[in-house]
Amino acid sequence: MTLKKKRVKLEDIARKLNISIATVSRALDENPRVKLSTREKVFKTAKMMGYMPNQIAKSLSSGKTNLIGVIIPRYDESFFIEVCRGIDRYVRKHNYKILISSSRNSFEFERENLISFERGLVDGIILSPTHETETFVHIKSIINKGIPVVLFDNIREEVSGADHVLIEDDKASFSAVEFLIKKGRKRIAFIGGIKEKKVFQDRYDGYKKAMTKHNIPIYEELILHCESLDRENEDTEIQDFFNNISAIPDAVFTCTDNYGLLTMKTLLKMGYKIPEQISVIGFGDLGLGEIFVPSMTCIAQPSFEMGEKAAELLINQFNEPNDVNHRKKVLKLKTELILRDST
Amino acid sequence: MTLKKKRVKLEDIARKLNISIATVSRALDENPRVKLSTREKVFKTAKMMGYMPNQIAKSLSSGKTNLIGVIIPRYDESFFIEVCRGIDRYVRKHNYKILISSSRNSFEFERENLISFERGLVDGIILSPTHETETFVHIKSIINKGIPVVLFDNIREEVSGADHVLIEDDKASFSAVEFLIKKGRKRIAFIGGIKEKKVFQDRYDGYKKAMTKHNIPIYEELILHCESLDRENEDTEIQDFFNNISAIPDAVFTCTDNYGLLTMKTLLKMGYKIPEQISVIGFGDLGLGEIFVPSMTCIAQPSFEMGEKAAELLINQFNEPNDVNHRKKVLKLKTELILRDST
DNA sequence: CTGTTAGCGCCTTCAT
DNA sequence: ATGAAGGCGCTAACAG
Repeated sequence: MTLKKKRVKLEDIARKLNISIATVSRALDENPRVKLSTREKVFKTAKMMGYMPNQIAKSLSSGKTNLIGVIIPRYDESFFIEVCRGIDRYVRKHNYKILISSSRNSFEFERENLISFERGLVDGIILSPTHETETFVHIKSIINKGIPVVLFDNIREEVSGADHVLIEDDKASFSAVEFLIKKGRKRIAFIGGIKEKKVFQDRYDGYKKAMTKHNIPIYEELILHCESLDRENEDTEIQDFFNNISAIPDAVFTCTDNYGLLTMKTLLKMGYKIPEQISVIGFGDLGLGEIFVPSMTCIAQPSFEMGEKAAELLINQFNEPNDVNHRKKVLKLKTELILRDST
Repeated sequence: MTLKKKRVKLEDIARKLNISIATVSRALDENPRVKLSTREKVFKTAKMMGYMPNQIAKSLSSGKTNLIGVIIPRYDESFFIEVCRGIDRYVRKHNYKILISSSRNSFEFERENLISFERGLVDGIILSPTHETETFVHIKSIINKGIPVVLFDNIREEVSGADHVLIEDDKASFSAVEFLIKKGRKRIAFIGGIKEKKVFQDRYDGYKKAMTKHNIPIYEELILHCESLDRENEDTEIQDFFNNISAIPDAVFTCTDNYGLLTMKTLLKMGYKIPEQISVIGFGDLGLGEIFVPSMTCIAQPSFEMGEKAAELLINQFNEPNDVNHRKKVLKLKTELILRDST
């Protein structure tokens, strides 16, 4: 009963039916060149015997695995999960599955993951570079092997040699900060992430441009570049920041939803009123901002769509005859300022 | 330059070195039966030629893919992502990767995913059944094919035929509700999820037991079983619930962090003070509860650990000589009530 | 319409 | 210490 049954294969069906393996294979493929009656017999027998095709054998033979590798900096950031959902949704329609790996914000791990995908397990790769990633050679090496690659988010110049999809971080933050200014705020703080990360640099640039355009001085004291790579330390960093500030700002522009929420929490605990005394804006709009009281004004980033688009670019590469004529494609997605109670 | 180079394989190395494929294979395996000098030559040449082993060929030949399939009801629930992180962390040490699929809360999709894993792509499967899953046959069928399976969370009797890991939902909620009672609360509301889901049934049982034990009447009006399977509708359902209640409760026990947060948001907006007038408890403790103001008291569920343990059970099955002697193993993990400002 | 044959790239006896 | 050969399960080109 609990006998370890051997998997049934094409050969077994062929033998039972006294026909060749090739015919069985073709029949199961619904190849019209096989007589209908034979096809039916084969289907029936296959079902009866509990036949399941061997994906690995198929892949080896066909040269396709129908797997797509996805490398993200971390699992525990809703943004990346949303992107993965988008990718998954899109590629599933084309009969692909995704294999997700985390680079844990480390360039070394990113390289390792890439290499492990180089072993023929995946037909293509979608990657979001870490803040440490300053070179394109590891990616280029993959592309040279004929494996399609698409990048998303956090693409710095040096890494921009492949198809990629992103948002215009500088413009998004510019308009958010300008919105604060037009609301009459002047002492606007900026909270970003690690300086090395391109998206944070761009968001900082947008902040500076908006301030400069409106002739508002930028005070070092009001700038925080969080260095933490995990939740708990972010919290501490932000609390310390506000505790050490000489005069509280009248608005805070933050570069992630989490920074925004932690900022609101800290300020509320310090006794300030939001938005009466201080406005706060987050970045991402991944659900939490809406629940918080007061709900948080956010720059909404189309994460799910970013995944879908990245997947689309990849699938398109699959269908291109050869890479020689491949022109790099860059997709810039729209962001939107969602107004809520925190401003 | 952008020539589509063919992948280099063992044969290429063998030819270049004028030795056999077998020797190359063994050399790269660091097989001591190969002369050291040969081994070195092979390594050098392999590196020089940019050799990368073909994972698929390896898998076909060895019968192992080193892939583990994971099926979760949804991607956008931190709990499942945390479990996946735990699984990933554990299996990575044993040189496995995970392939995550979502059943989107549908039994049909769960079955489909299972079947697609049955095609030899994965060496084992970790699955969290949907609320719709009332049968074990689809899982049993996988097990019968010799593919190890481990389940986690939401295991009802009918589905409990495989190794699994869970928490004692009833006890956890019992103690949380009893805690509220001991704090002097009497009019305690319950907010759970779809009735069909075992974990919610158990959490409801715990609530009822605690109330009964302390002779507190249970009012239907104070009970809500949310039916929504996505965020937005949950919000509406909970708002409606409180808007239609005749007399507001003095405490609310909720079955997920999200329900808890939405409850707090709704109550705060209605003008109630938390915890002065109403206490709120969440379930999960996945980070948001700590940020909210007031911070939320939660039952902490060891999600990450649940993943690690599930992975461990699976890897152990790999190492067992045969399944005939396999005794089903059940792991019950500890929960903890984390006290914060909402109670 | 069906069968034969030759791979896909690697591993693994069995020889030598 | 190395080579030759068969096999993993399936696909596809070529015959008939």
